Amino acid sequence: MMKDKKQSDEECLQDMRHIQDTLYVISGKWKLPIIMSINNGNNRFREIARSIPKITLRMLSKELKELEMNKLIVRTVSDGSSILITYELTAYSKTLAPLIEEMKNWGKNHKAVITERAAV
Amino acid sequence: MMKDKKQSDEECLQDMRHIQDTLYVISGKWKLPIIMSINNGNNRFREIARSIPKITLRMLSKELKELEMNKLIVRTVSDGSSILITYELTAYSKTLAPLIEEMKNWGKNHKAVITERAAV
DNA sequence: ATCACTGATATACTTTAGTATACTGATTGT
DNA sequence: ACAATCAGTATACTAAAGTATATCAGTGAT
Repeated sequence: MMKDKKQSDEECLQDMRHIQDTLYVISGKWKLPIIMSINNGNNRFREIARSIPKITLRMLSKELKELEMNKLIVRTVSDGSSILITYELTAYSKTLAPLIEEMKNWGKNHKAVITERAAV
Repeated sequence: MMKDKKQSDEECLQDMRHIQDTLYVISGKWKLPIIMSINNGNNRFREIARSIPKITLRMLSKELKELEMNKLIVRTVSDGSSILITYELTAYSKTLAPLIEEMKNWGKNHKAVITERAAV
C-alpha cells in the first residue's frame, strides 16, 4: 500500500505550513537588517535606527515587536538615574544561524546561475 | 588590525543581499505550493491549478513565469496532434532541498518554542 | 529657559501582493 | 452545432506591506 515511498497529503500540507511559518518570521524588508544590527553591537532603539539607513521609526518599532514575540530578541528596561532600554539577541536566535548561512550560500550561487551566459 | 574576527560592513551587506535574494525566490503565497504540486506529478497548467485550492489562474501564470526565470522549472511546448505544454522541475531546483528541509525543521521547532507555556 | 536626545506612537499616505471575474482562440468531444 | 477543455490574458479591484511626517513626555546639557 505504498506507505513510505510517498508522504500523505496531510503530512505534506503540514510541512508546508512549517516552511511558511519560518519564512514569515524572517521575511520583510527589515527583519534581517535589524538582527544583524543588534548582532553588531547596536542595542538601543535610536542606535539601531541610525545604523540602518532608510528605516523609519515606525517600521523599527513594529519589527522589534514581532522579533520579540518570536523570541529572537529581548527588550530590557533598566531603571537607573534615567530609564534605559536595551535590545539583545536571545540564545534561541542563534538557532537561525544554519538557515541563514544556507540562504546566504544558496543566494550567492543562485546569482551566478542566473547571470551565467548560456553556452551555445 | 582585527581582520578576521569581524567582517567588513561591505561583506556583511553583500551577505544580506544574497539572503534577501534567496528569500525573494521562494517567498510569496504560492511559490512553494506550486513547486510541491509539480513535484507531486502535476505537469500541466490546469492540472497544477486544480491541485492547489484557491489559487487563481492569474497568480499561477505569474508565479510560473517567475519560477521559470529563476530556473527552478522548465516550460516545454511539444507539438503533437495538438499542442501540449508541460512544466517540470529542473535538476537545479533540487539544490533548494536542504534549505527547505532546514526551514521545515526550524518552523516545526519554532511552533513548539512559541507555544510552550512559560514555567513559573 | 531652551534645545536636543531618549523611546517611541499616531495618522495618513503610497506601493506591492494578491483576488475576482470575465474573456480569448484553438481543439476535442457529443 | 454546441459544450467543454486547453493555456492562458485583461481589467479592475482589495488587502497587506512599507513610507512620510508630526507628535509625545521625560531627561540632560548649555
